[in-house]
Amino acid sequence: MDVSISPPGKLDSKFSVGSPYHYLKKFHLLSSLSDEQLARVHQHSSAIKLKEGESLFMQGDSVDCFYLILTGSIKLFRLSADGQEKIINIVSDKQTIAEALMFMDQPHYPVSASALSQSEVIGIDAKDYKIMLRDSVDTCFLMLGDLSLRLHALIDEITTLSLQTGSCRVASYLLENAPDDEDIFNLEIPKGVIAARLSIKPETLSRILKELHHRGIITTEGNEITIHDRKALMAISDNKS
Amino acid sequence: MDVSISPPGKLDSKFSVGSPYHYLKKFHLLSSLSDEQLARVHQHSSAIKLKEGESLFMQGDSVDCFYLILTGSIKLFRLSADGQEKIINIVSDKQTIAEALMFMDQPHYPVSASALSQSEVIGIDAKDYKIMLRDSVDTCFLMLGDLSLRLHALIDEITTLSLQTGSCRVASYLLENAPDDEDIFNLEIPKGVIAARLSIKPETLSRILKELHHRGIITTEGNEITIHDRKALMAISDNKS
DNA sequence: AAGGATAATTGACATACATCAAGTACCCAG
DNA sequence: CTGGGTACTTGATGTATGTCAATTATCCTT
Repeated sequence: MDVSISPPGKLDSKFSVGSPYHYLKKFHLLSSLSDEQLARVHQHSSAIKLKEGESLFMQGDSVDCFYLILTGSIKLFRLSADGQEKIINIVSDKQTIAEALMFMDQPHYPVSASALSQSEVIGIDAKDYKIMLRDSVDTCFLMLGDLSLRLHALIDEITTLSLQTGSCRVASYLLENAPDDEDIFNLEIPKGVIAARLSIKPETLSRILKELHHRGIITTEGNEITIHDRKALMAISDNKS
Repeated sequence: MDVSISPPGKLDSKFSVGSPYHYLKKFHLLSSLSDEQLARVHQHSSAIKLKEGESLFMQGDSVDCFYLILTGSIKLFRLSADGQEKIINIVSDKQTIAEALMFMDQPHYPVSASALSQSEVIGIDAKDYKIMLRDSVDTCFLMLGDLSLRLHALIDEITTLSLQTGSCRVASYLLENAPDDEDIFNLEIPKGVIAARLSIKPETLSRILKELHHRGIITTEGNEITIHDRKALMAISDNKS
């Protein structure tokens, strides 16, 4: 773990637009806090810059911060005993990490986190934030809503993992990551990482993409994907074939 | 959906011991509520009796209640398009279902729920409870802690599903369900249900158990399991073999 | 621009698990 | 006790995906 931590305030010039701590208001999870509360959050925060590949925290570390992501993207992952990696989620801009953990008894991060690309992150002291939350039921409710959504997403993922094939997941991934109005787009993430996210091996991802290519559904050229038949992709992602 | 719903209070005689609504206090999630609040919860609740196999709610139904389980056990599951079932969780005594959903915008149950055995359940009006929660930050915190734990459990499950084999999961299941001090015990749940819980087919479960038998690690006789070699089971569950 | 590491692809093969089909054990209603 | 349904087991076979190894493409550094 080799991250640069700036004193709070260092990133201000870049992110505060208008009222002080305005940049914090960009985060849904903080949107119900008063200006005083935001100031307090600001005081207990530190700016962190991560280079690509750098680690933010490791699974098992005890929790003293939660994180707001300003720029870049962070992968949350687990490693198995024999070194295999499963990416639980990839989070980026304006999202938060680990904000729920502070409500556990002896919180330890359940996953590891490291930067997929150069990233700017704000770490917020969990203990202080928790105390502050006692005065903002609204924010508690926001967090509960948030967690509920995540729970949903995880349940979806479990269903997908147990009930669907790799091809389904690849098709879904392509559909989710393609712009709505454009059939040609770039995969912003290395294929190996996508594979880990989809719980398949890079070799398998390669073959599935090739197969889709053969069937005339997509074209691949490096990171560039062209979707020729959205309907077919949707059918595959729905397990029809 | 064919459940019997009693007016609130019908189950009281059985469960209230000492102070009124004491039975509600058994639930961790309600433990921080005042007596007045408990009374209010009680007023907005209804007792539900389910026979084995009866449905409590279906995936997609809109949420107006969350549930406390008094007795019995409930399976939470998803069905795929082609009718396959994946059991997300099996919940029983003193646990709660769906309490987080009320914080979502347009809540719909993300799973279906039905009784594995005869069960008594209390349904609590979500809307009213949510209003009440505004006056109990402590309870909000309890819920956040709870949700966090669940998030953890789901992440564990995802890791297990993507990184481990069926045998690992069976071994883990046996270890988790065996009493600490006794090597011989009964599976309380039909093997087919266990299989769905572990995301394998009944045939595969059968074969894995047979294999463990062959290797002298366990003995099976109907629902009765005898563990001969805990160490070996642990090794398998840790993916060592 | 060159070279070396890293990532992606491809092929041959292995394997875990599902599927299909048949048989057996079990449990409950009459 | 008996019959019939359900759950469980077992075998034969198929398939998706992993593994290993070799090749090619891509990116980054100097």
